This record gives sequence, structure tokens and C-alpha cells, in this order.
Amino acid sequence: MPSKNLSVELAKNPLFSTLETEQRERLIESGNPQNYPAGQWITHYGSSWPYLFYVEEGLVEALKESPEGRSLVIMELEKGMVFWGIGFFKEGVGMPVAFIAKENSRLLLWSREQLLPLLLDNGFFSWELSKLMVERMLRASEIVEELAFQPVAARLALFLLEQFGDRAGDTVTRDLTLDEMAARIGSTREMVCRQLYKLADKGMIQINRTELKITNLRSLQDAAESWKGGDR
Amino acid sequence: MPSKNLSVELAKNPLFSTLETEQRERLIESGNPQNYPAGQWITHYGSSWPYLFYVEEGLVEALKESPEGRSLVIMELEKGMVFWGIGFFKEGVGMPVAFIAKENSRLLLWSREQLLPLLLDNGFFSWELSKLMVERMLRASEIVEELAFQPVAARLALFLLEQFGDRAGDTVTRDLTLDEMAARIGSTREMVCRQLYKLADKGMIQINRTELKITNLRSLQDAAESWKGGDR
DNA sequence: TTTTTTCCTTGACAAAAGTTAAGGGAAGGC
DNA sequence: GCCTTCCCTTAACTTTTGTCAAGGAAAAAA
Repeated sequence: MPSKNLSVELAKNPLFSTLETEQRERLIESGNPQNYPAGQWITHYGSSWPYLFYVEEGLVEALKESPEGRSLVIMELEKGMVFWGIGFFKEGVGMPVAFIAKENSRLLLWSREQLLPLLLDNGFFSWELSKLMVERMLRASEIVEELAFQPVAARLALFLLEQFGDRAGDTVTRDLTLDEMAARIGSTREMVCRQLYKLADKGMIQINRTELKITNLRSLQDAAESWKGGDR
Repeated sequence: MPSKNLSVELAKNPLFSTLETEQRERLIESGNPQNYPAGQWITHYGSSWPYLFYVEEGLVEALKESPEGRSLVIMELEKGMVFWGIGFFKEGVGMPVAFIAKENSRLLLWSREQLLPLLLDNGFFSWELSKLMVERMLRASEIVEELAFQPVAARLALFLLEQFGDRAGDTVTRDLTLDEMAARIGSTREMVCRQLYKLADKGMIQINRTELKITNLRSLQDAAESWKGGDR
């Protein structure tokens, strides 16, 4: 039986908050809880995967991989977030991203068959799902824009701002490897390393092997957008 | 009053085919028909635009533009297709793409207020809309993948296949300018020109100032995916 | 503590992509 | 037919990005 706690957690999500408490608890009952140890693939690129899921615990990454071995992290799904496989909506279509558990994670899955009655019946639930889909689309749109128009340096600056912008001035530990950063901005380890030190040369950040500090938030922000203004 | 004809046309769209004939005709009545001459902006990047629309006639392009003046065509909306502005789903969010009429076009627009009652009430309609959203997401995903992992040459080959693949062997007129092609693959005019002649050098296509012929479909297909196999 | 392993850092180099500039063909207007 | 205007095409060059290779620091394992 579902813990009262989980129901409360679910209720914080805009999607599930459209449901009555009792309905939500029934939904939890019907869901399929799955545990994934850190590092495990939840589903692979190209596979059919007809589920919608809620991240009960842990951290899941959605990523693309090229045949040549490069990868691009599309988004991170934290506790409380909802996502889905394409198969949930359309049969016979392969996943455009893979999901992998970055930490020990617990997901609550629903198949289309399980959820479709609710979706057809509850307009508010459907509407919230649509809004969620739009958010994901906006994220994809952002990625397209950056890849198409921004050079690596700007994408890196942007990434630093997203990641550490709120701790500007503080010395933070570099908790991501160069490869991980590269996968987030669509580049390579070496490129990221060089660009980091270039930003340091310009006084925007301070950096050493293990730590990093944003020393000039403003100029880092400038670098993140209209890169063309800057020099080499 | 809506022409019988339009109702019949609408019925061919999976979204509107979920409705009863009478309901559909009422929807047509309530919609806001708008004409846009070729070349006119329908909405700009970043603006709020809270409509869902059906392309009654003409051709609409969804595109992104960089501050530096480059542009990227995300998709073409032909007669019979449906799309929307973000504002339809979420208030206060600007458009991630602009819409422009490429030909004289006639759209049928609905605001959120007009359509929401229907969406909340009719689960099948909502579900079809969700499926449509997923299709758009898949397209975005494809673009991300290509930009992140494929070099210009492969993206161009891919574009040629999409555009002319079904007429392989035929001599077709180049109806897009180099700039237009560049905007479709995310590159520049000169780059496209060079790459076209490189494909010609390799015998995949024949090309002159005004026409083009795919002479070796197979090798063009190879070029489009695992580019790494190829040489210079 | 020692040994491995992992990861960061750099330089040298190669490849890809973009920019500038110049010249010429094609189509449409006069 | 002539003149614009709009494109296409190319070459030369610059900038950006990626790859390879080597060395060294830090962290984990033994």
C-alpha cells in the first residue's frame, strides 16, 4: 500500500495535483515502482518504452549518444519530476534519448493502458500534461538554439551560470568531470578544459584542478549571450 | 458560415477528426480566420502568442534567428497542419520560434480561451493534441541530434534526401536558394555551395547552377548517416 | 603506504566551418 | 536588347573545433 508520504509528495507535482486525494492514491497503487542502481540504464536510445514516470527518489539523466561515442545530456530529472517515453504516446517509435540512473533511483511507472483512461476522462490532468510537454519542448528548443548559434565558449559560460551562477563569488568544488561538462554543452573534454582556462585568463572565473569560483558574474553573463562582442 | 469544404478538410486532420461533424463546424465558426500575404511575419521570436492554428491554405515556416543574422528553419507547415504558440499553453512565455508566411496563407486561429473548454471536456481531442506535441518534440530531437553529432556535409546529404530522395535519378530544379538551404541545415551559403560540389565530385549528385540530380542514392544515404566512414 | 586508476592539463596538429572578396550567370524590368 | 538585381561559385584566409599524445595530480584501491 502506498505510503501517505508518497501521496503528499505527488500532490506537489502540478500534474498529480489535479487529482483528488483518493484518486491519486489509487493511481499510486496502480503504478509500477522500479528501482535502478546508480549507473543503470533505464531505457536505451531507439527502444520502445511506453511509460510515463515519476521520479520518487534519485536522479535520472536523459541523454543522446552518437555512434562515435560522444554524448549529449538533454536534461536531468530530479526527485519529483515527471517524464515519459515516446512509446507512451505513439507505438512503434523508438526513444530519441536514453534514460540512465545517475544515483540510486526509484521511479513510479505507468503504462499507457493504465493511464489512458484517466487522461481521456480528466481534462485537467491532460491539460497539465500538455503544459509539461510544452516545457520539455522549450528545453529542446533552447538546446537547438545554443547548438546552432552559440560557439562552445558561450555554451560553456551559459552552463557555468546555470550550474554555479547562484553561488557567484563562492569557491565551489568542481563536482562534474570535464567529460560530463562536455556532454552537457556538446563538445569535448579538452575543449572544455581549454575554454575554462580562457575564461580564467579573462578574469571571469578562477579555477584550479578541483575548485572554481565565479569572480565576475557580469562579464560571464555577457560572454554567455552576445559572444561576438568579445575578442579571443 | 464555414464552407462544407473546410469542414471536410479539417476532418482529415487526426486532431479534428476526433470531433463530431456538428462540433467541428461549430469550432470552425468560432475560429478566427486570418490571411497573411507571402513574406509576412505571423509572429516574432520572443513574443507572446496564445493561439493554436490550422493551416487552411498556403505555407508557413517556423524559424529561429540569431542576433547575428543567421537563421534556422525548424519546420514547414503545409496546408492541413496544426501548430501553436507557446502562449497557448503557458502565459508569459515568449515564442521560441517565429512564424512567417512563405506563400499567401490562410490560417484558422483559436485562442486558449476558445479551445480550453473543448480540451478539458474531450479527452480524445486532448490525447490527439498530445500526440501531435510528441511529433513536434521528435522533430526537435532530430534537429538536436544532427546539430550535435553530424557535420555540415552529412546534414546537407540528409536534407537532399528529404527534399529530393523520392526523385532520385530525375533532374530537378533547384528551387531553394543557397541561403535557404543553409538555413535548413544550420550553416552558411558558401558552405552549402562547396559541399554540394563536393558531393558532386564524389559522384553522388550532379549539379549545375539551376538543376540537380541524385545519381547515386545509396552512397548519398551512406553519407547522410555514418559520415565518419567517408574521406574528405 | 604504495600502487592503480582516474582525471586534469597542455601542446601540437588536423579537420571543419565560417568569412571576405571577387567575378560571373540568370532572370526580370525597362 | 540592355541594365539591374539577385544569386551562384570559387579561392584565399581565419577562426573554431576536435584529435592525439604525453605528463602529472588526485583519489581510490590494495
